[in-house]
Amino acid sequence: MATIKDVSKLAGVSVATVSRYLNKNGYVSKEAELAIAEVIEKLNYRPNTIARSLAGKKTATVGLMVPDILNPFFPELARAIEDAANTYGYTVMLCNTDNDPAKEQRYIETLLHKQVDGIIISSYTIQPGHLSGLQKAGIPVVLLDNVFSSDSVVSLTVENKRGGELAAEHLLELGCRKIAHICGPLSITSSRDRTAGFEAVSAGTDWFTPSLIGYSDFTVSGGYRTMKKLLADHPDLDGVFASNDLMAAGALKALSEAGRCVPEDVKVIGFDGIGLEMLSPELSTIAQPIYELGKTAMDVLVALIGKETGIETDQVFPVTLTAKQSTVG
Amino acid sequence: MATIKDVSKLAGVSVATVSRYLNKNGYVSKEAELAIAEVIEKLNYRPNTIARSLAGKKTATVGLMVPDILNPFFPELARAIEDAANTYGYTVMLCNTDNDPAKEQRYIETLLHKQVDGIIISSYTIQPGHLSGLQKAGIPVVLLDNVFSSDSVVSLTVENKRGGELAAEHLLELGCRKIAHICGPLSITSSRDRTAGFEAVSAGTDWFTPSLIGYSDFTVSGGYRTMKKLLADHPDLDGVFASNDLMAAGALKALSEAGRCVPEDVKVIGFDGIGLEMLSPELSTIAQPIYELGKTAMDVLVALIGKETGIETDQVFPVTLTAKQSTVG
DNA sequence: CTGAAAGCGCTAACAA
DNA sequence: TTGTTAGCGCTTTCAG
Repeated sequence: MATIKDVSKLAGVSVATVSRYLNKNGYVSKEAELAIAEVIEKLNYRPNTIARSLAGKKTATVGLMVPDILNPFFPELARAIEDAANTYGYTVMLCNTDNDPAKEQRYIETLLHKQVDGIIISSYTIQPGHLSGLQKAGIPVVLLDNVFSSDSVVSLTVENKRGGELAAEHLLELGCRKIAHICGPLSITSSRDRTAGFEAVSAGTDWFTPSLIGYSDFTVSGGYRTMKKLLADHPDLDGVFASNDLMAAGALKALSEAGRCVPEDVKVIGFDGIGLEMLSPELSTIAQPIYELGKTAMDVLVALIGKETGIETDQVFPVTLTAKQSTVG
Repeated sequence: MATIKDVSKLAGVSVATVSRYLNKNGYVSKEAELAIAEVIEKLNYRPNTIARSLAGKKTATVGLMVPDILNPFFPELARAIEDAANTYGYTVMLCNTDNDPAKEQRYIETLLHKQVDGIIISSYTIQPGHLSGLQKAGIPVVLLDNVFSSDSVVSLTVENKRGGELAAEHLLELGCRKIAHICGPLSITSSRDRTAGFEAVSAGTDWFTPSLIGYSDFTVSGGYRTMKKLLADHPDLDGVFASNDLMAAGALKALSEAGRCVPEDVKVIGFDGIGLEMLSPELSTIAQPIYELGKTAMDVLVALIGKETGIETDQVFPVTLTAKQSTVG
């Protein structure tokens, strides 16, 4: 592989000039420019990114930490982030943390020593203290769905509570008079907020009773089991709001097995807006702008890396009701 | 951040000794060892991977190129690969190629200059010639689901044809007497093989006719549309084999909308074995050992990087019939 | 068993 | 506008 030295020699200039040409900073005469361009072409020269990183302290690489890429929410996010990274010339390192704090710490260490320029973290378990190493090293962080901002940490979230309200309102408007709720893990802030939104709307109604809320774990099978239980306790329920789409899908499955028609007998709505087009009936949901979240995360990270200032440290994105067959038939 | 020099100074030895200690090669006296260990601990020193890469030519990073992480097959693969990479101390760079040869080429260039130690490629479109840059640079490649091996390229595939046969046999054994087939893109080898397997079993039967084969594109909506068409042409079909699970899910949806009961009226089987637990009825499938494929890809890659010899360049993995509700109720 | 020193390929003062 | 040169932090001969 050709090096900058080879180029400089053949072009009859110094490596500094080539470097300046490469990085488009400093002065380079037209002639030198032409000569260098020609040699680069001939040698098919490409700068060695590693050497560049060592000298220049930038790797053009970012880390992406997600709980588990198997959860369909995260591929959508990853795709958006990777697309955006690509346009900026960045490469993405994928890390699955399983919400395991130890694993998270290990990955943070690894990314730190691989000198990534920034990190995007989506995690339910991460704590402010866990980021101290990054802070000290001055590595910017964008947090998704988790809020504890500081100067080099910005948080991106969605209107979870409002989403919960929207879901409840939607079902009420459609005539539901006994709505059950499948709630996600209480340890997750956004999950609690969604439930809070639901409660804010339904607590005032005459049909509401706490036993209409079933606790689950954000998985399909969890939603399925919880739906069975709710159905047993409240055979007359006519609406279900699940705090995420996977649990909603599980609920749909349980309802189908119980012989309930959706949406005729029971209307179902989820939360997230992941692509679950294989479901029949198709799932109504409170959609997050997932792609936009991912893209913005990358945009913000790049801005942070470039030491731009005036970046909002807390950005809250709107959610939108997407009515499909599971509520409106 | 502490450097190897800081450590050497405080431990009263040379950087070479520290390096030897770090890499566990060459001799280091017990005393030196102890002293170094202590200082490393005190300084919380971690070697700089970038510098290490520049000097040592190894980055402990591998590239993973997939068509689109949004397709649920690939997160499963990615997860397996990342898990395995993690145990080897490697980090994974994720690249979505969209089966776009130009994008593929660009990523190969990028990974080449980021000095990844190896690359795992899952692609329908890649051609032997596209790998010449990697070959020249001596970067090992593991190909998934695509065969054109050489010394530094190994291919991992599954028994696609056998899978097609298994699917057809399964439906026949269950009493189906008019089986339709939703075929994937003909440009994809593994897709053609699956169809070939189906044809090998069904061509000899009295009910078989070419119009029972519908051509589609490996997506849910594609499977949905093709199923509708097949249903229109052959209202009396009683079995469906789709060449992948996404199309099978689309078929399930079309059948449900057409009022056909699965598996009572029509039995459905897919191919891949991706986790589609949200479906009701649950989907029978010809399962690939996806996790094992991913793990093996990484194992083989590491072996290749370590210049191990005697690695089989073509490994074919078995598929297994997983009978669920969509065929056996 | 250990250390000095020469790089790895590139960037960034600084001097010219 | 250009070239010289000193690193970046680590590995690896090669001579003790």
